Amino acid sequence: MLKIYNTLTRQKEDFHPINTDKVGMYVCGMTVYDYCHMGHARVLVMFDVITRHLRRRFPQVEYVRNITDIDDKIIARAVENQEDIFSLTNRFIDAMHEDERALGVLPPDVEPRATDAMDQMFYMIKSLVDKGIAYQGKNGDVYYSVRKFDNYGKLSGKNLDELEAGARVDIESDKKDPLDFVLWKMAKPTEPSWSSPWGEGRPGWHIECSAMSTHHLGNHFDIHGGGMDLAFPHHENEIAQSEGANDCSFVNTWMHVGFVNINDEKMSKSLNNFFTIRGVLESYDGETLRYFIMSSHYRSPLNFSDENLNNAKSSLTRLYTATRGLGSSEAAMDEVSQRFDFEKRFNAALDDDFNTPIALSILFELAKLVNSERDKDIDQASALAQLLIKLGDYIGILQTNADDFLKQGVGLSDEEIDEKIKLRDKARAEKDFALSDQIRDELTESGIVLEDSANGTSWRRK
RNA sequence: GGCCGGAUAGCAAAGCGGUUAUGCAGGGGCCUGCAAAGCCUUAUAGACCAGUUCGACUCUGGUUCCGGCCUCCA
Repeated sequence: MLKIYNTLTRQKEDFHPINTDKVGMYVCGMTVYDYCHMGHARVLVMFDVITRHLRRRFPQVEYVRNITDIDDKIIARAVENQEDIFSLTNRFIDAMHEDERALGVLPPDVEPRATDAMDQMFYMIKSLVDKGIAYQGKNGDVYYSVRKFDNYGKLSGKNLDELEAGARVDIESDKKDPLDFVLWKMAKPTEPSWSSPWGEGRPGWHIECSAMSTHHLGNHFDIHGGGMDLAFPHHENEIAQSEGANDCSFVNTWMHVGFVNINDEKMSKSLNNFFTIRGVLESYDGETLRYFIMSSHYRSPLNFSDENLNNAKSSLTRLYTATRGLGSSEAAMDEVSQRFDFEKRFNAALDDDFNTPIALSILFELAKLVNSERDKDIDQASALAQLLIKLGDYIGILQTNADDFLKQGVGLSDEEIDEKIKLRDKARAEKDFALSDQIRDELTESGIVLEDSANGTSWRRK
C-alpha cells in the first residue's frame, strides 16, 4: 500500500486514487526567465521518481507540469535584454529541457504554458466574478476576495486574522482587503498583454495553475505538488480559486519538496546563493546530481556542498563497480528476484512516502551480495547484477553501461590509457615492477585508477 | 510576533519502544608482486533536562539551538 505524506493533513496517508484506472498529478513547474538552479533540480528529479513509481503502481498516470511563461519577472528580464518575451521564454524552456535530460528526468505527459491557457483562465475568473467571490477594482485589476472563501488557510495552517495582523500595507492597490490577490492585472501601455473581458492585461500568478490543472485533470484530482515555498500563498490561493469556482474539493493529496540549502540556508534567487544545474554539470555528471538529490528524503532539507556531491559520486561508483562486466537474461533475473526479497523491500521503501534513502540502502545490500557471489557463483552474481540495474531503473539510475560511467571524465584519452596499460602489462610480465609501478603512479596522477584482476587490467577515472 | 519543521556517530542519511540501517572516511584481517577493487571484521551515535515504561535515539512535557513560511521564490 502506497503511503504519501499529505501537507493538507500533516500526516502520512494511504493513497487511494479517485479513479483507480488513472492517477492525475499536477506539479508547479518553472517560471522561465533564467536557468534552472539546484532547487528546481530537486523538484524535477523527485517528481520524476514519484511518477516512475506511480506508473508501476497504477495502470495509468497523467503527469502535468506547467510552464509559467508570463509574469512580472519575465517582462522585466525581456525589457532588460531588449527582447521579445517569447524569445526569452523559449530559450529558457529549451535550456530547462536540456537540464532535465541531463538529470535523467522523463518529460511529463503534458507541459501546458500559461500563455496558451488564457481562455481557461478567463472562464475561471468569470465564474469567480459571477459568484461575487472576485471583483474588479477601480484600477481595473481583478481581485480574489479571500474573506469570501471559508476554508482560506487550510493548507498552510494560517488564519486570516493572524495574516492580517502581519500584513504589509499595500498602498497603491484597490484591494478591499490587503490579503486579496490578483487574478487579472491591467497592462501598462508598453507591456505585453491579452484582451480579456476586464480589459487588456495579464493573468495573476496563481490563476494559471488552477485553470491548467483542472483543465487537464478535472475539477477534483489526486496529487498536486511543488516546492515547499509554494504552499503559501500559491497553493493556498489555488485552492481558494478552484474550490471557489468549481464548488468541489480540488486536490486530495498535496506534496511539497524540501529546500536545497547552502550552508544550512535556503538556496534562492533572492539570497543570490544559487547554483544553476548547468553550472554544477560542469563538475559533476547528471547521474551523480540525481543520486545526490535522492540521497535524502524529499521532505528533508538537502545541503548542497562539494563534499556531499563527491560522496554521491563515490556511492554511485560502488554500485556501478558491482555491475561491471556482469549481466544476465531476464529469466535468470526474475528467478533471483523471486528468491531474494530485494525488489520487494525496494518497492516497500518507495511505497513508504517515496523513501529513497532506504531504497538506495537496499541497492547497496544487493551490490554487496553481487560482489561476494562473484567468485562463488558467477551466474547468480550476474542475475543479481541484472536485478540491481533493474531496480536502479525504477528510480532512474544505473542505466549507463558501467564501463562508460566509470571511465567518463576528462584528461588522457582512452587510447592513451590503453597504450600505457599495455606497456605496464609488458613490464609486469617481465617482473619489472619498478617500471610497472611507475606507469601506474603516472596514471594515478592523471586521475586514472588501475585494477588488476585475473582477467587483465581494467581502469576507471577517479 | 503568528504558524510550521528539525537537532542521529568524523561526514552524509534512514528506520525503529528492546535485536547490523546504508554510503564515504577510520582500525584489523583476507586477497594482490605491490596496489586498487572486493570480501570478512571492528570502533565511533542520537542537543539538553524531566517524565511514562521492565526497557526510549524512538512516546510525553519543558529548555536550548537551527531552519522555513507569513512579500516574488522550487
